[in-house]
Amino acid sequence: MSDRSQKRRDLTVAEIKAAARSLLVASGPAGISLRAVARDMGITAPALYRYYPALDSLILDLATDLHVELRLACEAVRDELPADDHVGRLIAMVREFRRWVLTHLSEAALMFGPPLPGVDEFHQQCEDLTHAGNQFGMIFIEPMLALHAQGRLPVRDALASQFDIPAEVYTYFLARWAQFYGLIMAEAFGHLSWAVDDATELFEAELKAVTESLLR
Amino acid sequence: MSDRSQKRRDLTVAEIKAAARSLLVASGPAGISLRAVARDMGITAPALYRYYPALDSLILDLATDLHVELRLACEAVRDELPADDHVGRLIAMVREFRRWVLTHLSEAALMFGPPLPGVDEFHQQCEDLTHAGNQFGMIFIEPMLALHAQGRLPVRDALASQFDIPAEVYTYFLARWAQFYGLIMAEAFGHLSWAVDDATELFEAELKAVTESLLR
DNA sequence: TCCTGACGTTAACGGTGTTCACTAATCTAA
DNA sequence: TTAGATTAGTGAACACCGTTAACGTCAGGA
Repeated sequence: MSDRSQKRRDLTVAEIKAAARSLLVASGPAGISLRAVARDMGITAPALYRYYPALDSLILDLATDLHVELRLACEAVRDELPADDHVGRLIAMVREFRRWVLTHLSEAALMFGPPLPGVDEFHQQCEDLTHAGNQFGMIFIEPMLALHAQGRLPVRDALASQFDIPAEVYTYFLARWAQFYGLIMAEAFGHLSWAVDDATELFEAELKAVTESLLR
Repeated sequence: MSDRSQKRRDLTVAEIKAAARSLLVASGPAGISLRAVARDMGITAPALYRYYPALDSLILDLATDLHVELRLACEAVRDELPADDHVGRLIAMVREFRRWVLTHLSEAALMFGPPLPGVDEFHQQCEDLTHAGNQFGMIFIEPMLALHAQGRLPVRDALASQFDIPAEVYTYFLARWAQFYGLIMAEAFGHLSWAVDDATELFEAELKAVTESLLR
């Protein structure tokens, strides 16, 4: 395959993903259909099989892109703060995480909702996505590592770490991750609306409590 | 309509929901289809419109039933403990919440995942479900009210309460709700598997930390 | 007894993912 | 330059899906 046709191919793939993205935004994860993508591109549906073996693959690819996009958004706000303000950078990234999710509800549903067809199938397919998810998680672990080095991380019982990360940091990260993942997704999926109109206060209170629990 | 035919009608509705439930378990939320339900019942799909105006209504009804089932499961383990052991009852219910979700992944995806078609549509439809969700939340609020009466609830800044509940209890409940909703759903949806093989340790550590933070 | 209403049917419309056979164009190599 | 191989795309078809409409059929109540 020549470079020229490879470029052209990459361009088509990008166009497919763009069309799928706009369908996702307009109609939610279930609104993504090969026929609609093809229609928007002025093409027939079977042609898309030259680029993706199935609809699932396209959705998976899209999810990977979205993870990268979210990570870049968080890194952007992080980099506006001094490199040694680890707490401030963490807070900014968590706030941006929430802001991005709340302004990209459809995308968040795809990324953080339950796996679509069968639970097992998704796990087998998403090794690439795991990598993108890994990178996203890592931007939160980094400041925690720095805080740990300064002895400022309040650690409880440490779990066995699966990565090349001190067990205390790993444990602390998992607890915070689950806490804010849950808070943000509950709000985004509407599972908090029965209890509270605007979850901002709750979110900020949690953030404040975590911040204050950091030793200085 | 006579009582006899009403009974017959209720029986058919129950059969429809049972078929839908088994499809949900077998193939996930997306596996629920009117045609498959009808096929399993030895009937044609349009006949189902005598009982539900659309597929969404059936799914909504199913979700309501599931909320009730989950609440009853939690209440069952709660009632095995002394009525004055509020902390113990809370722990037992949270553990049962997690156990039920992990053993009913498809049901949990339907109940706690992102709303299926459009976010707004779901909110308008789910007033009954809100009620069932309300009842579910209430079983956790009750022990907290009891603990609060004993002055054992560690309260921070209190949010404005939307219910006939002391603001401190309301605030504490929301924080714990989001924390464990998030932890359990992250695990159930596989969004923790990149970081940890078995989240039991993490879950129990969080539970222990919360328990120990309760004043006595 | 009639007849009304509930229950179920078949047929159809438009939508979906996916496969297959085929054409047209483009790129590669002798 | 020309012949062959690869690629992109098409159209028809299959098997699903939700939903609507028109049509039977049968039990219950006046």
